[in-house]
Amino acid sequence: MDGMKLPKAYEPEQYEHDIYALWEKSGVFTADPHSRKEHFSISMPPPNETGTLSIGHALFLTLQDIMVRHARQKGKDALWLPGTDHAALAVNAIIENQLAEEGTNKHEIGREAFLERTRNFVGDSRETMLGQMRAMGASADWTRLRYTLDNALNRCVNETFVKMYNDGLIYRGHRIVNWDPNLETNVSDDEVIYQEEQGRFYTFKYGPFQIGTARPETKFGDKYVVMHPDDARYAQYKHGDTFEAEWINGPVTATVIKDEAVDPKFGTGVMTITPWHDHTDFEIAERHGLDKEQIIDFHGKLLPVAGEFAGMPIAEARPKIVEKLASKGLLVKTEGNYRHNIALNERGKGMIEPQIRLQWFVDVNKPVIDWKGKRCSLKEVMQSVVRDGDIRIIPGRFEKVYFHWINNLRDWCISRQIWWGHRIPVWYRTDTDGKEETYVGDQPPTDESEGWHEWEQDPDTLDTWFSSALWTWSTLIDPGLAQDYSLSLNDLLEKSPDFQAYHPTSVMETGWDILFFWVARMILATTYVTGQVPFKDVYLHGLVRAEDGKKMSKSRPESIINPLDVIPKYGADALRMALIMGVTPGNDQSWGWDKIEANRHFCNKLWNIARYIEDITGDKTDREGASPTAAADNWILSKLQRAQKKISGDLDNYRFSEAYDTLYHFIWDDLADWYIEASKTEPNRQLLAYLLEAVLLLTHPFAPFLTETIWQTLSWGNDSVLAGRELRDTLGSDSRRAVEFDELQTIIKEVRYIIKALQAYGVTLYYTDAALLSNNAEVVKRLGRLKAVTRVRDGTGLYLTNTRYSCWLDIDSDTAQAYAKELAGKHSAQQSVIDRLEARLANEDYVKNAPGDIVDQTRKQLHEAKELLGGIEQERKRFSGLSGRV
RNA sequence: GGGCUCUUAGCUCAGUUGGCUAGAGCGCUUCCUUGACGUGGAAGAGGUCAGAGGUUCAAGUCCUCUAGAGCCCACCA
Repeated sequence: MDGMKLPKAYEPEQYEHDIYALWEKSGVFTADPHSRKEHFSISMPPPNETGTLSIGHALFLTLQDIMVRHARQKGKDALWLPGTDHAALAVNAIIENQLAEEGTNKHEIGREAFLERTRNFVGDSRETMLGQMRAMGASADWTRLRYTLDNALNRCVNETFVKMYNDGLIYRGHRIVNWDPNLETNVSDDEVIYQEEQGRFYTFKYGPFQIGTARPETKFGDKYVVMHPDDARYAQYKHGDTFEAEWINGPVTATVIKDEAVDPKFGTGVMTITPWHDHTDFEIAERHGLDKEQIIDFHGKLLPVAGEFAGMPIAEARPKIVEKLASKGLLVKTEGNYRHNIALNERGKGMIEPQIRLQWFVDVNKPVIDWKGKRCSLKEVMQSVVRDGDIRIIPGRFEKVYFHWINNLRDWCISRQIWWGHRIPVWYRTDTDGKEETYVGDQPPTDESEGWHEWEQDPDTLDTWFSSALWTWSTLIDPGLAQDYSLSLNDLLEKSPDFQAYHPTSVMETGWDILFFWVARMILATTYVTGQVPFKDVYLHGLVRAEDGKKMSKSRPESIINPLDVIPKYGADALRMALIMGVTPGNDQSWGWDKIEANRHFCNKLWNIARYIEDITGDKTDREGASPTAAADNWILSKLQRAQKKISGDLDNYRFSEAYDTLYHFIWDDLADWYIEASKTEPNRQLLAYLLEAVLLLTHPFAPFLTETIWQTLSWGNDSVLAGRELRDTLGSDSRRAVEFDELQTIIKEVRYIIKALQAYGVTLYYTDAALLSNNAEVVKRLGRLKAVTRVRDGTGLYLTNTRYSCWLDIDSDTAQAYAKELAGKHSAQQSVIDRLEARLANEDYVKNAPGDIVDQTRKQLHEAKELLGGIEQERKRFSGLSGRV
């Protein structure tokens, strides 16, 4: 063992950093759009620059890295384009929190200072996160690192906005939006989450009606009562009737409205509406052309319409309003246990107050896109590409979820009132008479006309998903070309080599939780701008939950696993494999420390296999000259061939867990426990070296650091990196010789079993003339832990019943008697196998309907079972007849 | 209200188009210093695949229903 290069224990922390640096230096991660190889590409979902990476990021980095490394091994030119996201709202919420803690706010420090501070924050985050990606072994092409606020990407955002505006797909309008008074911005429908709350439900007298509400504070301006047109209780009231009613701040004139949106079974079947602060009410008002009045201001306080309550925050005003209505005799009843949902902003958890505001929207229903020769709306294109199979979603059940979301999709509100993000490329100016002019363009307008004030850019920014939606192609635009404003967006696409080579990307790998936010919107924007789908396959992984199966959450800091805490102790490879082991697409997994432990052991196992082979082969590294001689040699090669084919096929089909499982058992069971042990009798040194190389390659996508460390330490690669090597076809083997080893395994297993059961150690195995046994006597002796394996003319002792070869263990009859019971059990088990097989073959329908090869297989099984039963019976007879010697 | 997923060994989970005696990791029992690995090796124990019905020569796998767990979407004043 002296002079070995591989030290006794694998300590990942000692190697990982240097190995990563070596890869980067080697340039194997850098893609070449001009390569004649088949291209393969993945856009890395850009993590939000909000601090550090989570275990969920570790999962996606692992999955994508496996795909990319596997693609390289199969001889493809693979691009994995990394990047980060400015995460407008999420980052904005963090900075505003910081400011609040410092006792200030964004208005006090101003827009520029706010942006400067934000840039510093995300800059720090980015450095941390890129370091974490490297620590996971991510083989990304760092020469192409992108950021959603890069100039080139910003240009793509603006160009897309302008194109959509010119096509009439982007419009500005007064619509009801989800307003967050805390962050002072609106958010899209998808960013609203609902939380169940116990509240009170009040019923008030309103003229001749009774109306129910959980929100009395919105009721000041109510002047419409709405009921279902078919509600017989209110048949005497006609649509448009008016009446006088005493209300919070005095008498009002109310109008009767009949609308089918009202559920007659809920409450009294009558409601008043507040169109300014409720989505459903807004729609009713729109249908009937009713007035809308703002009751609550954008900071969550009541407006002058509330009279004496004006200026009060909602929570304070509510009980006082109820009190006042009660004192006027208008409160009919109060129900205490009313369960209803309150709307919150997913970011920052601020209460959402619907408001009508002038905002920018993407029209998803306007049919202005030429798609496959038809005029389609954005919605229709989104449906068509998945329905027609241009895009495949894995697992397939998410296609249903996707369609359901699109069916319910409303126009997408893309403007935000926060400062961090892509500013809306729209400018306004007014003339001295107050006439307004709008300019929409990628670059600010330069003309100045007399009588007009200066152009002012829209203060709002775009929803962060608007820029993310362009990610697969905006990142492939050549940054140099993007500075040339004489080129159109189409020119940029056509002239950018990366776009031409790598788009559509091969696969989008991301979590199911952002199927709507991101995946759907990439499809929307990319098909529209480029005429291509953004990716061919979508692979959706599940969430990594805490050990107790619940979500990891900041409110339970102990539940959060930080990859950087795991890696130094266990190695990135163990973490990677733990994250894919036993995990299926779209299903969540729970974090388990024992999985990580198991995989550290696995890494150690492979390390020791390498050490052993290094020890045996010494400097002999002539792997090219390897060829099989022993039965075991042929057997392990056929196993390797099968494993390689299975793993490769499984990876091609996104079956990561199965690929891993095959690899694990090939290495541990077949290679280490059987082949290496068997080879110790007479090592085939070149073949051992060959096998190590093959196994390092096969394992590399899963455990890149470990395999590269072994490769480099042994310096087998003449300065090449394992990460740059391609898979090769497995060395050929003789299948008949391979099967011989299967038979030897059967014999050895039975020997082990009997020895263990009878506690009879150091016995001799007898066999009659059989080349298989005589050629492999040493192997059987070693693996069966026998004293000797000896050829005899006629054997005595305990006869082996699992093999058709005639073998006996030299065990004295007293000891052997203990095995008689075992033999009886074996006999009945074998008999029931035979019964079952015979019954199956006796079934005419089976023989008639089942495929021929299945039936043949059954016949063969029956034949073999009968042969073995014969051996058992013979042996039992001997047992019953014997008294002294066997 | 609509939809999805899960229920398989003590625990955590695989099981691709239906086809040998249903698997893995961890845990458990017994034995073993065998030329790399005790982070190891060998031999085991442990499951009526949630329940009921159906389709089929054949069902953990397909269909229907039931029970339990989780999730998504919509949202009623």
